[in-house]
Amino acid sequence: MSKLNQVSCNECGLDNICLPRGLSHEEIESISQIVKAKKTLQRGEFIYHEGDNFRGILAIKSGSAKLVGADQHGNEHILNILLPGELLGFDGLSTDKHSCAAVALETTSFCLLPADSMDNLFQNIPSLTRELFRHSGEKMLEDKNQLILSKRPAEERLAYFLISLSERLKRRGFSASEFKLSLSRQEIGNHLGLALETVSRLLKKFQEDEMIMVQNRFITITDLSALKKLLQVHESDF
Amino acid sequence: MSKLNQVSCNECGLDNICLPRGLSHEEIESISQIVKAKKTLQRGEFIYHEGDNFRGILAIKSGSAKLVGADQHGNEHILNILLPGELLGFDGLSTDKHSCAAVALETTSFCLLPADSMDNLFQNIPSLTRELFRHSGEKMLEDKNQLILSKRPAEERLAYFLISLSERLKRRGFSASEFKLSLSRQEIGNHLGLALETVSRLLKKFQEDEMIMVQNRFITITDLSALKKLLQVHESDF
DNA sequence: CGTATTATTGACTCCATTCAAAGATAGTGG
DNA sequence: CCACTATCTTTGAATGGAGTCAATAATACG
Repeated sequence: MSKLNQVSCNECGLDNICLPRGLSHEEIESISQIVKAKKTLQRGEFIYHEGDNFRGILAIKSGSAKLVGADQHGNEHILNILLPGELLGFDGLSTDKHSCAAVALETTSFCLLPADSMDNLFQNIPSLTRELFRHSGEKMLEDKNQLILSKRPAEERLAYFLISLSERLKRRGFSASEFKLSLSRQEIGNHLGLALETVSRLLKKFQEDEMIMVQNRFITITDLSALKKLLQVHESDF
Repeated sequence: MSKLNQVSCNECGLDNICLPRGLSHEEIESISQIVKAKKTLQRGEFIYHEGDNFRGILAIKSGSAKLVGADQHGNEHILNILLPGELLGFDGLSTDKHSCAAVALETTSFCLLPADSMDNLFQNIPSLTRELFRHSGEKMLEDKNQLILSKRPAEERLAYFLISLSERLKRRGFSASEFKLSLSRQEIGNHLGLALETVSRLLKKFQEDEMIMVQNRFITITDLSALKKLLQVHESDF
């Protein structure tokens, strides 16, 4: 636990989004002693691989990452996109082995709450435990939404993806209306369960309908409410 | 905390599946003091509604239940099926309000680990905290698998559903090869993102291919390995 | 500047849905 | 015990949304 790779959570701009959200100053002090900064990774580098031993919960400090799981056929599925202040590593909680891989989507730095310190923290900072459960509850909510979304038509899936990305970026102090996708059409399609051609066609359609402007991987949302309407119109099934 | 509605976890046959899994005798004693038995519900009755305040983590003691979430259109989606020994209520962890409903699929009884005792337990029984995280990690794994599955063709989804049900029942001491679905075709379809007609057709097809026998809601798996092959054959996409 | 990767666009195909109608099952009361 | 109704299930035929295949265009990269 050298001084060198420590970070101070109270000096981090993400303190109100990330792990220490909701903790007192003293509590943040305590976890600052334990949270380690990890080195920065480049696009394509692995934060952890599937099968790696669980080493703790990680937090994205800057950049972004994707969680990638493999199915029985060996196909890869992008399960989640992670933005600054978001936690990852929960997939290692149940078996102590990671069940999916985490890969940097761009130059990305992150912090680590080591697994071996967790029992200790549980006893000393119950509010941290609550916070961790809250984060894991949030992950489950996201999964729930994705699951519901996976039954909806392509248009809605892509619209939801853009809206949710926009909102999450906004909460982190980035522009909600203009952003660069760190994913290829292929990757977006994979994540949403669509063919890359479908993603391309829909982005064009959204642009023709004047809801967004697309220039390569740069997206400008020009009519957010129209985009949101796509999620609310239509009646149907069950 | 009256004596009347307490249950003893060490006398429960589910001790090695449910919450106390992995705890010492003394620890199980401690949580037995706190876990409450709740009254039995009939098919269709709600364990909790969407929007209800989070009251704690629940465990199915006998029977089964479904988690039901609503989307923006007001359509309902069956997110999960819960069998004896499985925990539910995690959807209330992040916001203290349940984000989906839990409904009994048959006559069902369950236990409650009250929310207001949790901070206390975190400090006194760190291994329980770990166990809870482990359970919540398992939930996330299941969600992950469902998410991956949602991108696969209808046949695979239904095959996986039957296999996973069979395996889970087996672990709980029920027959792995013969069971009664507590869900209608409609509900199975809803859960898997398929039309009820598709479910009906596929069950027939599986029967014609001599992998299962269907009689109404009674299923007999006659060739498990053939069923499993459906999940492994085919190459393709990403 | 040339090569590799990524994105667009069109034509065709197919899996699963929808619509529709008939058949089976379970539950209820006479 | 049987008739009656409501619900659930099966089956067929037609439609359509998204995938696949294929070829071209644009962009990034060394």
